[in-house]
Amino acid sequence: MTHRPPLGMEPAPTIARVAAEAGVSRATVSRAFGASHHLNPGTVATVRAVAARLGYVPNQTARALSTGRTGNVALVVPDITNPFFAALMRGAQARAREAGFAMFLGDSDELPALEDELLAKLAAQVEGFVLVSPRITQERIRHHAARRPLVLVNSEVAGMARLLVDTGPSYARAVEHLADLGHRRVAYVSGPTLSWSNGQRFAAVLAAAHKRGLHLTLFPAARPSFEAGRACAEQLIDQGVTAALAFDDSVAQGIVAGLAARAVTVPGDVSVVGCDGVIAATTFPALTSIDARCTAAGERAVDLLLDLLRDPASADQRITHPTDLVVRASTARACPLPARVAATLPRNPGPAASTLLESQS
Amino acid sequence: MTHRPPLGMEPAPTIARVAAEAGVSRATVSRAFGASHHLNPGTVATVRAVAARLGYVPNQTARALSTGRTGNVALVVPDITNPFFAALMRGAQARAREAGFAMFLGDSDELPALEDELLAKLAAQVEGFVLVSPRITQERIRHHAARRPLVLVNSEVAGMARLLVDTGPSYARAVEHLADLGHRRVAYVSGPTLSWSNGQRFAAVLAAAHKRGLHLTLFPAARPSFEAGRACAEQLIDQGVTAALAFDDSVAQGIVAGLAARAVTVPGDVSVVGCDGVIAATTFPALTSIDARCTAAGERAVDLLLDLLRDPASADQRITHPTDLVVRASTARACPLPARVAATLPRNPGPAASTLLESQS
DNA sequence: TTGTAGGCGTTATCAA
DNA sequence: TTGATAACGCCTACAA
Repeated sequence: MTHRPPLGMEPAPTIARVAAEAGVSRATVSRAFGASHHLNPGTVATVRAVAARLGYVPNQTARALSTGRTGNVALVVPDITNPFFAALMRGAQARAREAGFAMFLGDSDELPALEDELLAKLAAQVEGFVLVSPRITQERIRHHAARRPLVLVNSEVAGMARLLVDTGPSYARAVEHLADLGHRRVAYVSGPTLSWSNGQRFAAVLAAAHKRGLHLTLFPAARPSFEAGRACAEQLIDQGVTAALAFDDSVAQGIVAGLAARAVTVPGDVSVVGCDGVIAATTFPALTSIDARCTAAGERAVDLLLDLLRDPASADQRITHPTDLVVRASTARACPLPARVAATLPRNPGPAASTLLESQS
Repeated sequence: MTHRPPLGMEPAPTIARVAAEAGVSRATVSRAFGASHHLNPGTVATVRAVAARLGYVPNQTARALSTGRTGNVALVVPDITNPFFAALMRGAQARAREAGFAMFLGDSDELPALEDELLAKLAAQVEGFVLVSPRITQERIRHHAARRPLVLVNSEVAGMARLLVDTGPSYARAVEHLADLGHRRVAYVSGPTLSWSNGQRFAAVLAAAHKRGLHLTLFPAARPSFEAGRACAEQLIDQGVTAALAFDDSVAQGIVAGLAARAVTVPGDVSVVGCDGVIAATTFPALTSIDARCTAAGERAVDLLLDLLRDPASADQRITHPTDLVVRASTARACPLPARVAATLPRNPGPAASTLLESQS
């Protein structure tokens, strides 16, 4: 075939060249660079010297093809620009680098088909995957995991290595926090309906609201974004809600902006709680938010993958990653509703009554 | 040898498997995925269908060994969590994928040594680099560019392919905008002192301020961050500045927060201008900001690299990427200074007078 | 238009 | 301790 080298470029010296020059076999040269265990130290030195003179460097690609070890891992996320994922990536890539691995990045743009494609294409080039908040089915996840070690983040698939950012307890605490401040009508503005994270968060909010007898309204938001948050501000007001728990900080910020546009202030008129903790401290007002310690989560996920690479039997690990509620400036004591608004609302259940859940389209 | 697959992992289907299943030769399968020029369209369809059913994807590593082309590119940035870089990455990775390239990600954490190391290690596995806002020396950049095609973003190195996000004119317009609003004492809160971006922005602000006879104060901020912005809020107030131009939106947001903490409102008391445009619309108040159209910049950078891959002679391209000033809610008419403050300040030069530049540590 | 066959550079098995 | 040799999975010149 001889279809290379790209015109005028000298081809890099190969192992054969070094072997010839040093008067040994290719196998010996190979061993001089890899497992030099059973090699005569003198031979190693000779070979290394010749290699250095020729400027020989082992070809990573060929090595990978032969050994299956590429020194690469891949991180696949639904949206790089989401601060939560960005922070997670940062931790992941730092840890991977420390361990000597280079990292591929795949952005699936929230598209299951794209996610699937990325996983398939990358499989041959990586030793393992960290798949964050997958949008593909469990079946597909299993399919990919059968080919390469794979660590899930925020997805609950029995029998697989998974890191679950445990925001449930913190959301419960957030509800307590709001109840303590006197809020009786609260809302949960959801994220991707099918995602594990959203399920966990909503369940926690629902349970806690029930426990405290709060009136809870559910607002769906297909894609967690500033826009989605802003879009539901009006309904929030119409529903006479005095506090909103958002799926994440972006949504929360959208809510704040949407309310502001209608002259409703935070936290004066309405309290807002976010989640992630990446941008929460940098917004105005600073958001009361659940700190997911994203960077640490990224590191931990890669640690899990490294374990899996060493010992494939260590799959089926379920690691929960604790989170904290951080109270900042977007939550405050409930503001009594103007009488004219209150009159039009469903009756507020007493403290011991059960939660009334309403869904808004 | 048969030294793979790593225990219990299912091997991926190979070209041979597809060939057998489709009743054609391996060469035909190969052609169906590569140069299908001289292939019967029906054959191509059949092969592709079988491949899809089997979940076959060409093995990039093997392909690379044979062709010398890895199908990989690398993107190296100083900080993934910076929204500007995140958005740029998104565009870059999308475009790379469309062109059939997988993308490595390197986060140098603003550390020149790390950046250097990433470039060196990745070189063997990629066909080219996009290096964003490098922190290494020109000499080192040239060194790496000699090994692999390399496109620079926001770095001006003669003779190399580079994409320059041209914020200068927009900063000038921002100064005009502020001057038109009656501001006389303005500040520039800088980013990484040695970065090309910062140099360009500062130069533009300085020139425009001079032209309009504004009093300009320079505030350094080593790392562009919310914290850096907040940290200089107090000095901003002390200096009696009525408007601040920040290096980017994060710094701008920090300034807003720092001022708010001292009961100075934006834009009531002080106007603030940011840059990047990623988060500007989602802050409160929405930032008047320079929209760098980051995602498009990322796409353009990869396009440049693809050009370079096709035609190595096309280096030394200097592409400028236009930006826009977007006026939102963080700038307003200048507020007259309280007399007691004004009295303590350096005399305000008249419209025709030259700019007085002060530097604050 | 399709098949055959040899090679890309390395590592691992087996024998020496 | 070292050498010969067969893969790894794919691509492409050449033959058909």
